[in-house]
Amino acid sequence: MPRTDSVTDVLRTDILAGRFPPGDRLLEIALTERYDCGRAAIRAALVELSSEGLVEREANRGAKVRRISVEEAIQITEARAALESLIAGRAAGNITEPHGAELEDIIAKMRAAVAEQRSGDYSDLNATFHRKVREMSGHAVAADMIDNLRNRAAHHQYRLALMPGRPAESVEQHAAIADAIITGDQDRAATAMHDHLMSVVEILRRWGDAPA
Amino acid sequence: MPRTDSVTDVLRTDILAGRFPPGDRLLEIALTERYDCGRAAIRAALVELSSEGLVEREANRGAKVRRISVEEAIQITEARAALESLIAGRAAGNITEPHGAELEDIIAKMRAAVAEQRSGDYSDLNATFHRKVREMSGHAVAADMIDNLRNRAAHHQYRLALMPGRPAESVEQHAAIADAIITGDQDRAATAMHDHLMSVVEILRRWGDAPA
DNA sequence: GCTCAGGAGATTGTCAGCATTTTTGTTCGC
DNA sequence: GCGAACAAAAATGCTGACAATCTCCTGAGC
Repeated sequence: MPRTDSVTDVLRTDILAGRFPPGDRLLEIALTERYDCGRAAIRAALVELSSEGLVEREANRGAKVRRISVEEAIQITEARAALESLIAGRAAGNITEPHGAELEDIIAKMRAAVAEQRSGDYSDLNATFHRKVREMSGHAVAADMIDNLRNRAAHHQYRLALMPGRPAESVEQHAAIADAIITGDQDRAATAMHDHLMSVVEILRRWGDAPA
Repeated sequence: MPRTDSVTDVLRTDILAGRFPPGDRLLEIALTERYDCGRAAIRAALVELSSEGLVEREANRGAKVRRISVEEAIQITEARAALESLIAGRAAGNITEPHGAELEDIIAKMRAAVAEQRSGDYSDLNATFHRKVREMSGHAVAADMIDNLRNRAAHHQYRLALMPGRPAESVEQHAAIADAIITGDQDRAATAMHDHLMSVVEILRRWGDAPA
């Protein structure tokens, strides 16, 4: 049984969950004990995660969890804005009745989560919404890249959901995107998605000036 | 001396140069002889190139050079259009006199290459132009992703340059992009870049209907 | 007190070999 | 003649050991 793939997945999950803080050294031997596998599997995982941008590798000096600066998080979100507005337009072009109903359902759950201040649930719904749009777009290439970009900036995104007032603002932006997609209005869907992510950039930029 | 990185680079270059045709099996032992290194280095290279999308790996079944369908090439170019228009706008925002002169120089050389039907040189200048724009943008995240996208669709791009009349059309699109960037007009630069790449998509789409 | 050479320890890079899996080729039965 | 089971070959997955490299600490010299 080739364990190497599953090790990559588990390590990725652990990094994204913050179980390895940014800057932490990832010693191969320590990881072999943690995941009960050989160094070969760990090495393959580190190479893979390195090209995903989650891990930083230096020759003969080992691997560290990559630290994403606010400046880089801004660039990541800008790139996402470009790609997600593309697929939002496609999703609007491919809209069907059942898919539209799913989007509306997610929006309703988001509103409920915001009203009850369940910020963890809101984050999950946020991810679900964007994933659904990606699926609907049928644009596999852009969807993969967006998935990676989301992972890379995951830490900063998490802080966003804790900002007072932000979820309420965000949910209405999502509602606007959903409405445009359901209507089949490609241009408006693309613009709404772009505006949504650029508002995230705006907040990150304020953090950059006065970091929390 | 860690050879593994250089092996990755050489293998990538060989694949991009078409020395391994799409679909070719990449046997680890054969590659160790070709590049005079151990299997560990080859494996690391294959893992890396796999996550770059150049190589396809299946558990226990080895690696193959990934075959990029016309449909996928279209998606790749669409994603590039989204990202390159972003950085073209940034480049326009960062324009300086010496950088502008460099762009004009590249355009002049492109016109010469087209006039003398040196399609190989034209392809190189094309790559140089886009690389220059990426540098000027200062947007490292988008630049990296574009670099990867270009590699993945390299084979199709190459066919484009051999199309009669295409270089002449393409060089004027590049001139329009350069003019907008030099003028510092961010919106026009983004639009011109987007139009340029969408004209590539249009050609690919025609190929998809009636493959060569 | 400071700088720099040297060495010990820790960590990654590489290799050779074995285990496991897939594929191919062959033989047997119908 | 055809299909299924079985065996041999090929290729990848993985492990352990060794080599190369880097880091950090010590101590001598100035």
